[in-house]
Formats: sequence, structure tokens, C-alpha cells
Amino acid sequence: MTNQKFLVCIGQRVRELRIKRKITQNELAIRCNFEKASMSRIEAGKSNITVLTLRKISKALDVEIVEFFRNHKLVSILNK
Amino acid sequence: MTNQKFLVCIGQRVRELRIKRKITQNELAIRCNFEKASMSRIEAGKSNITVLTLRKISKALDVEIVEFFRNHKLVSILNK
DNA sequence: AGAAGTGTTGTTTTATATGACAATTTTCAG
DNA sequence: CTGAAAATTGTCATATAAAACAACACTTCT
Repeated sequence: MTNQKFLVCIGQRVRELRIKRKITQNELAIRCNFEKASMSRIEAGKSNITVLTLRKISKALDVEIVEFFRNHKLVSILNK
Repeated sequence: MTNQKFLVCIGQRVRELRIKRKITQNELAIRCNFEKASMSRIEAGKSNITVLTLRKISKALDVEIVEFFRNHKLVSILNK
């Protein structure tokens, strides 16, 4: 997997978890104390975020950080 | 846990995994294509690394990225 | 003591993430 | 379809991660 796809994968996971909690990018961004524009870029995999940013998001979503490194789509297929 | 301690935690984990593989900071840095000085700072928790850097290290150590987010010392105590 | 190996710290440069704000596009309910 | 909300994209300034190199500290040898 390319680095590019890897970042996209993490972004997708953030999005999945955010939507599951029924909040907007803006709401999540506010909880993380950064701009909604940044959140958009993160979910799109356009940003190589640091572990502290990852931590902020994990707290805001109330999930473990390792959740971001699971390919949830794949997992859901395997669990069928 | 403070952000500072969080970074130290990750750094310790990198160090544990590196030592388990019996390689030096320099050797690991070479495999990651960066300076041994950077590796020293990462293990000391003085660097807020990006997910792509984390990925480089995980490949160089041949471990899953999630390994870095486990507090191995705690786990080893709980597993007794 | 001297040499080699390992790890730490300092500095500079470059690249890029983030903050802030604006403008535009997309999505979706009414 | 229309309008409002949500998301995306763009730009600029600032902060900081990463790369590169040097210097230093420390240990362990002979």
C-alpha cells in the first residue's frame, strides 16, 4: 500500500467513526480545537497528521487510537 | 496522561521493540532512511512524529503500527 | 590512554501541518 | 427546484516535523 493510500485509509476510518457518532466535521473539529477545513483534509487523506493530532481526534470521538489503523470496511467483510 | 508522557510512551515502545530485535538506533534509523539523531529524539519522546514516520518505523521493525500504542510494560504486568 | 560503538544534543534548512478566513461546491431536506 | 447545512478547496501566516551534519558524552574494549 502506498503512503498516499495509507493516509486515505486513516481518513476514511476517522470519517466512519465520526458518522457513527452522528456529528459533523465542524463539530468534530471544534472538539479537537482546530478548523473544519483541517478535518476535511484529514478525512480526505491529504494530511500526514502527527500522533498528537491523532490523539486529539481519538479523544474527541472517544475511541482508542488503534481504531484508526483498522480497515473497518475490510473487517466488516471478514466478519460476515 | 499528558501529551508529553504520551510521546515518551510511544518512544519507549519503539525502544523496546528495537532492542528485542537487537539492533542499534543507528541501524534502525538507516532502515528508516533518516538520521540516528532523529531516532534518539523519537525514543526519548521529544518528537511529535507523523503517521508516515510511524509507518516507516513499523516496517523497519516488522511490527504492526498498533504495537506502538500498547504500553508493553503494563501489558506484561497484567499478563502475569 | 586511545579507539570504536552507541546514544544524545545543538543548529540550520526545507517541507508541511495547522490556524484563520474566505469562497465554492456538494448534499439533502422541504 | 430551492435554500440551508455540510463539506471541500484555496491562500497566507505561523509553528514545527524531518533531513542533514556536527559535536559531545558515555561505555567498553584492547
